[in-house]
Amino acid sequence: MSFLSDLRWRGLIHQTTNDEGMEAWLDEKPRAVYAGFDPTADSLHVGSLLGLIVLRRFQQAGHKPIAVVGGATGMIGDPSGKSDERNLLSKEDLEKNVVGLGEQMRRFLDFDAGSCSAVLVNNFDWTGKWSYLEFLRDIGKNFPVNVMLAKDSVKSRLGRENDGDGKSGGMSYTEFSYMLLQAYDFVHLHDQYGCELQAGGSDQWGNITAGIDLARRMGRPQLFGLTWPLLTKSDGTKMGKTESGAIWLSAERTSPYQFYQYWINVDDADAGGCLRMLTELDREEIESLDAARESDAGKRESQRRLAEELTKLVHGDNALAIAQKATAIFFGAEISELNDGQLNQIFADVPSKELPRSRLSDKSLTIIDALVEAGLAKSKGEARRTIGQGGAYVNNRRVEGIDTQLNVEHLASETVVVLRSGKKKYALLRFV
RNA sequence: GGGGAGUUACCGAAGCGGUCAAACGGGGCAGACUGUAAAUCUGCUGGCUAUGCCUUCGCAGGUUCGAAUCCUGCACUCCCCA
Repeated sequence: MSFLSDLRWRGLIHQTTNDEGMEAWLDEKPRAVYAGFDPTADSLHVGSLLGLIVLRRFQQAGHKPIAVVGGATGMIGDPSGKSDERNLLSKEDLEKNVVGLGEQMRRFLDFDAGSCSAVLVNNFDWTGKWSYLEFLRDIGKNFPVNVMLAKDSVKSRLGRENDGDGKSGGMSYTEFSYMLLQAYDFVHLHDQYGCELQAGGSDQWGNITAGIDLARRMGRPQLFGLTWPLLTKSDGTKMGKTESGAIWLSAERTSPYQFYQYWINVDDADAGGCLRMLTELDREEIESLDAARESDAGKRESQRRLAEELTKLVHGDNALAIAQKATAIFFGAEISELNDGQLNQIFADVPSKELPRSRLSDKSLTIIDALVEAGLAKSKGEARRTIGQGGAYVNNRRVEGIDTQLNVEHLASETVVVLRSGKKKYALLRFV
């Protein structure tokens, strides 16, 4: 199967500027492809995962990926798909964010692969040099306003009335100019790196075609564009969002365990699409997972593979192993043969309390006291009740006797005892 | 300004002299079940050095062997009349 038809099969192609010719065009020789990333935060999130994955696939197919971080365009704000005027980021924040994004991209793209090495550029580097007059004369001249007004991203905003708070509604001249900047990026990347293809989410179509038009007007050869569909769930909401916020790619913002759990919990109806679009599993394996989902949905083999593949890709083998171990533990596996470091990673989000180590040896610490100390019970009475009902666990082993004393035997690692009340309320006691 | 009703545990709401740590419902917690935890069902739901003791029914006093329950004063809330 050719590279492009594999992308099609995976559902990664929404629109292209040349449906008939693109396949042959890509097969003809290595091409440079670019996709842009918004530096609105110092980390990428699941929403931008797709862009990285598409670039990665292009690189694997022998093409040269160019990741553009929008240091300049981020200062303006892309109006595509937004209902309100954006808040502008300060230049310092943007610079910090650009650095952060670059770090993350190294996991996806190979920056040391000879002629198809990935390139990371910041469009501020070339856009920042323009003077306003030069820009108007050399670039703006090529943009007919009537064409700009016809773009969906503009049209939908112009229809909005100002709702009275003086901020939203309509669109500022600044945002209106956004597409000129992104369009020029394409021209610049063509001149600098021979980039001939721009890829983006389906909301980028207008910006991509604006770039192609600009290149033609400025006497460059025919350029190409391709979009992928936006990642949405079967219920129509965005993928990668939870009630508590976005799922990020940085371990500091979303722990590998939380990341893994997000994918484990993907709806059956969305699992197949995610496997195709986001993982590098081959067609045969994906189809057998489809079949398994039909016949034995309860095993959730698809979700497991999805979570595995993505956690490995984003956070690495080691983090995946810890996320899996954490999953087993959080769902009841007995805790043993772990050290302090591993336990700390697994229980990173769990409250803990330090107690003097002597309390383990002098028989002063009953399980009742321990539950209260750890904050798992508000009073001794509540602790007694929990134990009596069989809801108290030490290292995930159910506590049988109400008068159990904690001692060194109960340590799960060098210094930690893991307490649990009920199904999923954990707390750690550290004996130091 | 006058008249009436109320204030109970996390919330709502019974109780109107002893058997009241206080019915019932919600919530919460735990157990069983389950596909990661939904639904359902069951139990628990003031504290403690615990077959007992202590604190809690708006606040402060009083009556009584005994008060969430009766009396007095105070505070707050709601309703009606002006």
